[in-house]
Order: sequence, then structure tokens, then C-alpha cells
Amino acid sequence: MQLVADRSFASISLREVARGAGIVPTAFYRHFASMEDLGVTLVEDSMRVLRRTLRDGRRDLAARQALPTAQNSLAILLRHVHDNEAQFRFLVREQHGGIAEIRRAIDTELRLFSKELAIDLSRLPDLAQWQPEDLEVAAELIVTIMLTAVADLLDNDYRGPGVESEIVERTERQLVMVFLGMGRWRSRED
Amino acid sequence: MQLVADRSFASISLREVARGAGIVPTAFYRHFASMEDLGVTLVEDSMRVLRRTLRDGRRDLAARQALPTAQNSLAILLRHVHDNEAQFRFLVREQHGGIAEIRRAIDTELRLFSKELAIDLSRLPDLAQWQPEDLEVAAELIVTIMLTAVADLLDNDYRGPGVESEIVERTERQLVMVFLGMGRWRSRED
DNA sequence: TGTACATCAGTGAACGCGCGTTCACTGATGTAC
DNA sequence: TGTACATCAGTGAACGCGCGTTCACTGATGTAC
Repeated sequence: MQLVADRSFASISLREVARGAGIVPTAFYRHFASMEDLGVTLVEDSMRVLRRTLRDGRRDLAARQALPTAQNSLAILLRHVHDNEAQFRFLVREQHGGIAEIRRAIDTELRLFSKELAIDLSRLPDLAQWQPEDLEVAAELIVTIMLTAVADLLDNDYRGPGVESEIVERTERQLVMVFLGMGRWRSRED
Repeated sequence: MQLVADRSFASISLREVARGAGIVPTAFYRHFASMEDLGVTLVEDSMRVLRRTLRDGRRDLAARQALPTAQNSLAILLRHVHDNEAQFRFLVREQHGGIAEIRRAIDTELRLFSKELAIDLSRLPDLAQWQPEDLEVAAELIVTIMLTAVADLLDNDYRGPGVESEIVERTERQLVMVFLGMGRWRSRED
């Protein structure tokens, strides 16, 4: 994770990993069949962290208004990003990175998460009559906005600390716009 | 571009580039000081294409309703993605890729584009009284949605051709939600 | 409690290979007078 | 029109290096009887 925080996974070598782990290169094969194998394991481990994070963020979404909960979720997400910076750097970088197997693993996990969020959204009184497809489209949009905030935060942290509050504020406004739109979308359905 | 379409820029070698160009490795230095130098040049060239693309997509935005134009822009964008697939793969991959200089170049260009879009939005009658900051936040959200559509399309084209229309439909719904939200946001201002 | 064997993480030498970069060079094209 | 020189893209040999992977090995820990 330390190695992969700053550079693309495709550019790190088996020998670097072994060196970092304090073992001889050949001993690597006792643990993983190949670097690709290691990469997929890294995705799975990081995703476990990410999904726990986001589930925490949505824990009390049900039976409340969507908007204040969304702001709360964003704050929780960004706190977890700080606590698990390397994992998030890895995920953001490899989401569209050079290794197909890893991209697919990340994509699968993100899809699962959107579906979970869609289920949570369906429990909101205002959205109770929505079509499942629309709920998922909306959930994917929210995930996209949140992920963009995470990526922006990580890419820009060489600048001052004011950057974070700027990103948070922008993201909150975007979430508000989306929730307002969802409100009117619903009214179009009936 | 051919080399960089499938793999991360950080993982391709100077000798591969020379081989692809049909010259001897040493002759590379006649053209670029380093691989990083080449990478930045590639970003600039690709971005020229991207900005032309998107400017085309917004050409007749002014004086029309935002929504039909947005759908039209999306269609134009995706057509250009097909025509310049390698460039877009490169940009999507390296936007959060392993080389800081390249990330920064892409980020700068995307920011510029959001500002251009914000100016176009300000010309819409419905948005005439918006604060500049809100216009930019909205423009960035639209850019995020469009870029996500491009990335999804490129990452998923190993699947059937039905994937594209699925992505287009989802993206259009998301844009509708955002524009509906923008409409209500505006009404909050006055 | 003692003996025999299996499992398993790690070792270290060795291999052939592609890498970035140096250097002195060639030969075609452009420019000055 | 001819001569002299500069520029410039490309050449090819050579270097030292880190790479992934092979192989036979060691020695500690666990398991069976």
C-alpha cells in the first residue's frame, strides 16, 4: 500500500514489494502467484474498508430527509479518506488504471455499492414510489459525485488546507442540486 | 498513443516508444528531453482535441433551453470519443494516474473547460441571475457526469453494443435530474 | 513423552533480458557569401 | 552557380542495472502414532 500510494500499480516491481516486506524476491511466490494476483487482493482489502466506510455513512439515512444525511455522509466519508489515504489513492488511481483485472474488480464493487445505496434511497418517504431503475440512476450519480470529491481531495492536497473546505462546499452544493432535481423528478412521475 | 491506449503511461518504456516510431532509442532524445516531457506533450495534444470536441458540443447552447442542448452535446461528445478513442483512454487513465506533472496538466485543462461551460450557462435566460460561483459548481457537475460517461463507455466496451445506449440513457437521466435541480436552485435565489 | 515425517516461509545463487543513457559517428538538408 | 559550413535526425556499440523466474536448499513449526 505504501508503494502503491504514489505510483501506478503497473509500475511497481515484484522485487520492490519483496524489499518492502523485508523478504527475498523468491519468497513473494509463497504468498501470491503473480503481481496481478496481489493487485486483486489489494482491491478486495481496500474495498472492504471502503464499503464499511460508506455503510457507516448511510447507517441512519432511513426515515430521515435525504439532504442533511447526505452532508453527514460526505463528512464521514472524507474523515475515513484521511484515515485510509493510501487505500483511497490506490482505488482512485486504479479505477481506470492499466490492469484490466483490477479495473473490473473495482467496478464490480462500486456497482454493488450503488445498489445498496439505491435500496436505502427507496426507504425514503419522498422516493417510495420511484421506479427501481431511476433509484439506481440517482444512486450512481451520488456515488459519482462523492468519488469525484475524494479524487479531487487526494489530487490537490499539496495545496493549502483551505482546499478541503472548498471541495466540501462545492460537493455539498452539487448534492443539493441533485436532491432538488430528484424532488422535481418524482413530481413528474405522478 | 497506440502504446498508451491500453497501458498506463508510467509503464511504457522509452525503447518501446522508439521501436514504435521506427527509430533507434537514442534518437528519442532528438525530440523529447525525457518520457515525462513526452507525456505532457501528449496531454496537450489530446486536450486540444478534447476542447475542440466539447466546444463543438456547446456551439449552439446559447439562447436555447439547457436540456435538449445537453443531450445533443452528449451525443456529439460520444461520437468524438469513438473517433479519438486512444486519446480519451489516455486522458481518463492519466487523470488520476501515476505521474504528477501529467495529472496537473489534465486538471488544469478540465478546469479551463468548466469555466468556459460556466460562461455559456450564464447566457441562458433561466440562469441569468445566478452567482458566478454557483454557475461554476453546476458546470463542474455537468463535466463530471460527462467524463464519467466517457470513462464508463471506454472501460466497458468489451461488452455488447447495448452497453452504449444504456450508458447514454443513464447519463441523460442524470443530466435531467441536475437541470431540474438547477431550476429549483434558481428559484431559491430570488 | 518421544520419534518420524509433512508443511511451509524464507534463502541465495544464477539465468537471460530489456532498460536508460553515454558517446563518437554519419549523411542529408538548409544557409551564407 | 559553386563552395564552405551549420544544423539536425538518426546510427550503433557499449555500460551498468534492476528485473522476473528457476532451482535446490534450510530450518522452524505442526501433526500422527
